[in-house]
Amino acid sequence: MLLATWNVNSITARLPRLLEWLDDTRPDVLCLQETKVADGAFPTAEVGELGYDAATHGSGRWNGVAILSRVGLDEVTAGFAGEPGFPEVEARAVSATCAGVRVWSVYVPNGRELDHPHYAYKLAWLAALREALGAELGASDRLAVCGDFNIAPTDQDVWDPAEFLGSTHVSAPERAALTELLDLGLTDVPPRALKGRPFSYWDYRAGMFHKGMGMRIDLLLLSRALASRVTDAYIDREARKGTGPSDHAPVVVGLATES
DNA sequence: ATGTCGTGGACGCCACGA
Repeated sequence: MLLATWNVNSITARLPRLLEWLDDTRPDVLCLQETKVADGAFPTAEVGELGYDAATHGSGRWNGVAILSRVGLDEVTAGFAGEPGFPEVEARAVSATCAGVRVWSVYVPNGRELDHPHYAYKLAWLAALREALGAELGASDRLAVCGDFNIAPTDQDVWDPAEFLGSTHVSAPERAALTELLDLGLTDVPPRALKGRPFSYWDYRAGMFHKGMGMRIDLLLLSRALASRVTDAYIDREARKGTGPSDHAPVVVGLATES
């Protein structure tokens, strides 16, 4: 099974690049974040022509997540029990069962600044996610939590740790929240970089991509039963190049067929 | 690094979020 995650920064703006990438890569399952589209306006027909079903959870201008699958899409759930809001609950999580794997697509709140209410929201959201995932792991040992976590797990996951002192994405509480997710029995699969360092996000501004100034904040967290099946993992930086890219690149993981 | 995108209001720029 080929499983991938990609923050597309508007599926409407990214549709040509998305369809091209799907056709080239043919993942079995693709988790999307920042679709920025209401469910009724999701390009269901366009992805359907390539053989994908879509589970969508979006409300319009901000956020929005989805799961595309060509191996089945069952037991779709939008959001999760106890999910905090800001102040209203936002479209940041959707889950589905695809070929026996419980797949979550998550878009963790950004946090903005360490002293901003959005940062407290981010930590509360991660704590609630942990509770929900604990329940999921009680029900299935094949769990994949994929998405934009807006956390760089270690200092190796940012282009220059000194530049991030006092910033979100690298703070000890955020990293502790991620560690608590991993302590449930999930593995942050380390991806290969096709060139340079394995970053998944580069700001649009100031030529950051071409200067290699990125971050690894898009993660696939796999339960032990899935992590033991990983055959390859890579970040497709080609998708960050060219005309009209997202500021994120897709992260792709290959899983061996169960023996 | 604050240099660019994307969205939508009521525009032909601005505010906001990232």
